[in-house]
Amino acid sequence: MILDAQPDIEVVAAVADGAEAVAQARRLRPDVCLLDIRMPKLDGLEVTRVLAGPGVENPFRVVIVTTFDLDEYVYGALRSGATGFLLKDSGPTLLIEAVRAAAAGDALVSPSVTVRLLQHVAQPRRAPAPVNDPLTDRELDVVRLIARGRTNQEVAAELFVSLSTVKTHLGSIFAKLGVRNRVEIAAWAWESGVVS
Amino acid sequence: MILDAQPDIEVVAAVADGAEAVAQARRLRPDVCLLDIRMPKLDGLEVTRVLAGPGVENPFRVVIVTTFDLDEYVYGALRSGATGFLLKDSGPTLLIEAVRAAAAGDALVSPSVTVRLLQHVAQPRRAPAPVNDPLTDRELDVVRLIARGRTNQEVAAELFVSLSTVKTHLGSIFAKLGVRNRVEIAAWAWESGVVS
DNA sequence: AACCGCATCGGCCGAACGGCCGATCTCTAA
DNA sequence: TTAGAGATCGGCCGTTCGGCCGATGCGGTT
Repeated sequence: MILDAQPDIEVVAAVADGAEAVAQARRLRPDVCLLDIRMPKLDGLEVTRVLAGPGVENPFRVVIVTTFDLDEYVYGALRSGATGFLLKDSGPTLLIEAVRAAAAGDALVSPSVTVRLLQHVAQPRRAPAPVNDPLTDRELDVVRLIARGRTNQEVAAELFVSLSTVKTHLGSIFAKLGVRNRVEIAAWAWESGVVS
Repeated sequence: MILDAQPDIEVVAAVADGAEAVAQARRLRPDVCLLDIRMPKLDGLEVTRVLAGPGVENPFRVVIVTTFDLDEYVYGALRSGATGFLLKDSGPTLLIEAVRAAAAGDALVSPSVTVRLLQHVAQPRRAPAPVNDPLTDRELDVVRLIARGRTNQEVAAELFVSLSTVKTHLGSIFAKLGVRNRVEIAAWAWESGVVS
């Protein structure tokens, strides 16, 4: 009712379970599919994988609507190919905006879920960081290349410096991070978000 | 005007530059601060770091509003402590919802920005996976330890096998993943989610 | 019984790595 | 002006890595 009241939105079908959702979606080819996580026969995440998962040629735009905001559902849904994740307490405004966003190829996620996503995305500042002794910009350059699997020779070539310089920087990095080999540098880089 | 028309929102100040934004925010202690990226004197990201950056004791809720949706601005803003990121073409509805979400401690990000964030967050499934030749369980054991920075000797000790066995497994892993050194194994492990 | 994938082990060797020493140059701050 | 931090470079040396050969045993499948 909420959606159908919008002039730019038309509800073309409403189904009772996941299997029917897949069937009707393929028949009607709607611009957007609204799915609940909890559905009979086929799970909402399963349906998402079928309709929009990796490897699907003409993926549907899927918005997950659910009352459960557990992290495992969120990540599972987004990994399955969902372009939206709404909690049922989000109110009609966000529901409408989520559908419009999905139709445009964008994604709207519930604010209470987004705030947790951002903690994992943009705030990877963590404990093993060199709090007492931060890395210099140049050392970070070396870290980023090391973390991608470059050898010292390749790092030297890409930074236009000599092999000795790279090894010197590496020594400083080892001391500052308190690690013993380049793979631990890579692990630190991935954990702290220096590379992604 | 848009915000003040809402019954649950009151605009308490409007400033002309970043320095004034910091001063007024500290004086009025608003529930939410709306900041533009482009501001005289103090950059919007600078203001965000001062008001909501890591290490601030009573952080403000900051929503960035801008016309520029470059990735560097988005990540910079969110890393600086912003709890929202809106493009100016988002329409009044999302602006209002973003303020409400920020006041509640949540975060609303423009759908067109969110869709790019999700690609980096929830889609770490990537090409270099061994599609044609999956790793065995034992090889995955080795991969996990290597990715954490263990030397071959340490891997051997933790798996109760000899150094030769570890090196043999490593050879297989190199061939299957198509990589040339252990750091690339670590990078693959972090990207594909084998370790986290 | 024969085959094959997997795990296990050994030896050899060149290349890469990492530690340790010292050195010069530039820029900034005291 | 002096002191310090950062970036740059070189040499030496022991350890680790990674490639390449081979080998054994074990559990499945044909």
